[in-house]
Amino acid sequence: MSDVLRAELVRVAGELGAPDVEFTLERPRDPTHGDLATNLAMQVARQVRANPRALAERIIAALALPEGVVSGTEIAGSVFINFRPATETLAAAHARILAGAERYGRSTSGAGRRINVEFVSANPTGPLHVGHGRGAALGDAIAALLEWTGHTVVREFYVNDAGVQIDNLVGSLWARILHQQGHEAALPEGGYHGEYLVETAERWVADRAGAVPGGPADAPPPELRTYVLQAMRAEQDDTLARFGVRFDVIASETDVYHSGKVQQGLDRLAAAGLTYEQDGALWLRTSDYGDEKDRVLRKQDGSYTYFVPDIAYHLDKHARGFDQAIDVWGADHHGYIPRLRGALVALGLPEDWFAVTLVQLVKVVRGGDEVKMSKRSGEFVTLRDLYEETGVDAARYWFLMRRGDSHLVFDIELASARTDENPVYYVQMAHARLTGIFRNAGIEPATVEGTLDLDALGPADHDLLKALTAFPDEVERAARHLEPHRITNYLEELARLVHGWYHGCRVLGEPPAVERSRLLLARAARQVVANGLTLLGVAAPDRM
RNA sequence: ACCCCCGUAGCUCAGCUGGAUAGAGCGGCGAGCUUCUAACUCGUAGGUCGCAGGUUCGAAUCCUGCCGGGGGUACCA
Repeated sequence: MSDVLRAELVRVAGELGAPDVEFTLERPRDPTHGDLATNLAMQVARQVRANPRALAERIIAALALPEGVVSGTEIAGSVFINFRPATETLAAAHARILAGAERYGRSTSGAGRRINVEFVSANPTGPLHVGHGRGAALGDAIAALLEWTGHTVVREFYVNDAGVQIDNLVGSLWARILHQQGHEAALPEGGYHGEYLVETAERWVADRAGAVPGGPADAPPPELRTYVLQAMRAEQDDTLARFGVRFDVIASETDVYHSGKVQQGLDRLAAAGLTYEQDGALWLRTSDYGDEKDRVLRKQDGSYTYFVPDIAYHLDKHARGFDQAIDVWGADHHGYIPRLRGALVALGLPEDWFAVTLVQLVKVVRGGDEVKMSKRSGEFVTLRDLYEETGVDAARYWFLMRRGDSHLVFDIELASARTDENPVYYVQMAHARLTGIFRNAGIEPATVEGTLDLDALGPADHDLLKALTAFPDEVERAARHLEPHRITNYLEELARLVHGWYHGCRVLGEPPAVERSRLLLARAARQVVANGLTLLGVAAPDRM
C-alpha cells in the first residue's frame, strides 16, 4: 500500500504547489492512529503558507487511489492524515509472506553493492573472550542484514600476526616450556600469563617427544612462532565455528608486508606529498584530514607502526573492488577512526567508503557478581566458556539485544535461564507454539494454501497480520543503520502478539472458515518469526 | 586539558535520525490452567526523558553550556 500511496501523495503535493516537499509516511507508534500516517499537510502548509487543516482536506479530496488500497482516511490533530488499509491490501500482504517464504523480508535495495565487513580480528595471542563474542555476533548479523537487503557481502577477519606482541607471545610460550622442563624462567615484560599457554607448552613438548632444544640461556627455537600462531588461530576458528560464525577471508598482517603492499602504500602516500621526516621518524599529515595531530608511520628505529599495514590493508580492500568497508571495532579503538579515515581520504577514497561500528565492552556478571577479565593475568571468561554454559542461541541473541554502542551487562545466570526473564526463549517459544498447532492438526504448514478471509477473523487476527507485514521495513531500517537490535526488538514485540493471539484466538476446532484462515495466519506468523531468528543466526525450534 | 559514547520507570533497556497521551521486559500488587506448550496470558501501580537555555507548528530526539558514568588521547597493537 505504501508505495502506491506515497506516489499519489507526491503527485497531489505537486498539484498544490509543493512538488519537492519532504514528508514522512510511516506506521504511527500508536496503532489507534491508523496504520500509515503522513505529515504531508503540515509540510506543504509550511511551503505555501496555508492553513494545514484546509490543506489536509484538499489533499484527501485530490487523492485518486485505485479500489482496494485504502479503506479509511481521517485527519488528526489538524496535522496528520491517517490511512487504513483495505482488507484486499492486507490479504495481498499475507499472500506475499507465504509466497516469499524463507525469503520474505529480503529486498534488492542494496543493488548488489559490494561490502566488506571486517569483524572480530582478534590478536592471535589467546582464546577469544566475551568482548570478541559480541563483535562476532554483531558483525555476523550486520553482514546478514546487508545480504538480506541485496548487498554482496564478504565477511573478513584480519590477523595481527606481526609486531612486538607476537614476540611476547613466543617468549611467554618458551618460558612455559622451560617451566615444564623444570627450569626457572621469567615471562617477558608484557607477556601472556594465561593458563592456555601452559597447555600449549605441554602439547608442544609432547609433540616433540620431550626433545626440547636449548635451555633458559637460549632464544626460543624459530619454529615456535609458527607453531603458536597456528595453535591460537585454530583455537579461535574452532570457537567461532561452534558459535556459528564463518569468514570468507582471513587476511594476515604478515601477508600484507610480504606482498609488498605496505611499501606500495607508503609510496602512494609519499607521492601524494602527504608525508614528511621529523625527529628521525616519518610522519603522515593526517591532521589535514580530520585527525587531531599528525601520526608516525616509521619509527626512529626504522620499523613501522601498526598504522602503516592498516592503511595498506584497507587500500587493498578498496583495490579488491568493495564499494564500502565496514569494520566492527571495540570502543577502546574509537580514537583510531579519524586517523585511518584521514589517511584513506587523503589518498582519494570517498569519506563514507570506510565505516566503523563500535562495540562497547561487555561486563560479565554471574548472579550479580562481576567476573573480572584480564588476558594478562589469565583470569577471564572465554567466549567458549560463555556459550557452553548459556547455549549458542542465547549467547548470540543476548549480544544482539542491545545497541552496539551501549554498555552490555551480560548476566550468565540470566542468559542461561530457561524462564520468561530470558527474551530469546520467549521468541523461540512463539515459533514452537505456532509449529505445535500444525503438529496437533497433523498437517505440514506449507500445505495450508489459499487466500486469507479476513472477514472471518477478528481484530486480534488483524493486528497480528499487520505486525507481520512490518517485517521487511524493519529489516530495511536495521540494515540502513547497521543495528541488528532493531530486529530483536521487533521479534520480541511480535512474539508478544503471537502469545496473546495464541491465548485468545483458538485455531483448531473453530468453524471451518475461521480455522482455515487462522491456519493461514499461523503459517505466515511462523514464517516471519523464523526468518527474523534465522537472520540473527539464532535457531527457530519446532518444539521446546 | 581535549576528543568520543552513554544518561529515559526500582532494575535492564526500546523509542522507527523532529511527530500525536514517552513504551516493553523483569521486579511489585492483583487475577487466570477441563482449552492447539503456564517456558504463558490479562489487569494495575510506577516518569521533572541528568540539569539549564536555544531552534519551531511540534524536542527524549537537533544546537549551546553545565553535571554524572565509561572510554580514548603512544615513535604499543
